[in-house]
Amino acid sequence: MAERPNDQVNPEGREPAPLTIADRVFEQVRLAIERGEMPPGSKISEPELARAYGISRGPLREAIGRLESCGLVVRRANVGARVVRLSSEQLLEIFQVREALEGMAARLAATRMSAAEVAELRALLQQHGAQIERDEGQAYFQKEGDLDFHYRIVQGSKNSRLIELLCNDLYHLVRLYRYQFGMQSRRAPRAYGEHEHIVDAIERRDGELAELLMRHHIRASRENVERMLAATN
Amino acid sequence: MAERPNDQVNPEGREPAPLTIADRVFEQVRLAIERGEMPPGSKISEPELARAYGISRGPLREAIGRLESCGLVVRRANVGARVVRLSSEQLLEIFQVREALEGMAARLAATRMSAAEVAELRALLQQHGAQIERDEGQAYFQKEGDLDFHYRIVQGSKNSRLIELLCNDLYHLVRLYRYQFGMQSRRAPRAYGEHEHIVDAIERRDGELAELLMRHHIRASRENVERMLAATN
DNA sequence: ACTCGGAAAATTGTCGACAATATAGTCAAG
DNA sequence: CTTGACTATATTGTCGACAATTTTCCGAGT
Repeated sequence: MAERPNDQVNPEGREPAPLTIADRVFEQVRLAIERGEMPPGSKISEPELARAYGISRGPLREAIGRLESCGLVVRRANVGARVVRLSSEQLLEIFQVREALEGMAARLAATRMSAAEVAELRALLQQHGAQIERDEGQAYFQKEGDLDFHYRIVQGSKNSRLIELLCNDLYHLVRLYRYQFGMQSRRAPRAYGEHEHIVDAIERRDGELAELLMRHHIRASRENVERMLAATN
Repeated sequence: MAERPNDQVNPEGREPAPLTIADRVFEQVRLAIERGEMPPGSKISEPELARAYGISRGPLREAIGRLESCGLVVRRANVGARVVRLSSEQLLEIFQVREALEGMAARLAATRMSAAEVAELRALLQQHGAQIERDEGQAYFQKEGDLDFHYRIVQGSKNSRLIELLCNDLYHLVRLYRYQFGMQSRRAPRAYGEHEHIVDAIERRDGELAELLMRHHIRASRENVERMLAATN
């Protein structure tokens, strides 16, 4: 037994964190939920899903548990799990939490992002601007782009707990609601302008202003959603 | 089989949520960790703990999974779980998240707490004040009282997601750090004064001010911790 | 026809055993 | 004595089966 061909040590010092079955199926089910393939309120049958993915119920239950802690799934003992159905109140609650957390993220990002990161952020923003001009009305992809923008700023905060809370939990819910409520807003151009101001503040290293602008931005987005909810209901 | 004596339907419409084994052992292990009985960094052996609680590894693994999503435990695949050991950076990160979230909570509480709730909050505060005067220097219990105070305000926000994030996740970590770093501060009287101002603002229904004061309060607490960390290291 | 009660089916919670991986220990080579 | 590879042990991940609970279905009674 001389060489071991498949034993490559990856160049980075960090191990790739060996993927367990639960990890894989967690990601798969999460994507299925966010894409709307498992509609909100639908029941999650353990035996059925286990057969579908060709695994046992053990790892599946662990995956469901993690989905629950993300807020994508609600579970009751001895009854089962269902894909979360966000009430309008819960949706507005999420916006309030986002306002607080992302405001702080913007404040921190203003002092902690490197010049290179700020440059990348601005490049991303310009790309979005071009996309808006092209797409004009149906700024559908811009919505995912919007989350990209927020994602970068959160990363720029360099606060791991903040990053985890927003990117691993809340943003999943935000994506889900976009499928559940399926709203494309006419707000894209205005949001784009707000994004520009936020990057300006970050570039000037003005954390106070960056937080203020980010909070206004998210509040405006919330009020927009509020209006659309009031219109349909 | 006429009557069913043990089948009392509880007066409230809500079922008591039947407790599963995983629920129970989750609470037990959580308490053990927060009390320092399982010191930070110590390994969590599944077979050992399972024997200790007289249960199988199945529910235990679910409990550990939930502890992980609380941040009380860190887990690596194929290696196992350990009680989290908070670095000073992580501790300061938690304070930043608290500043953002509890600031928002105070803002909301100012407009959403009932008059009765505000009165209760003030009563609790007076009780703390009396306790401080009695205990004088070693305001140890005041620390738990401090968390009680914050707890109430968070509840007063009536934002279920905010409540869950703070009361079910972050506060557990805060309690843990108090055991890990075991600091009793001389800051109690000053903190008490800040609490008073916060209640005043809430009573006046001034959400803007309540948020500002709460954020200053938490930032002061963070800076205090920062100094003590710098002193010991 | 509707409601209430009870049996049957299905689903979730729990358990013990096996497989895969990581850690500890041992021995030989330098 | 240290270093390295190999073996042995222990731990984690996964599986299938059983127990407990819930839901469904069906029939009797009013």
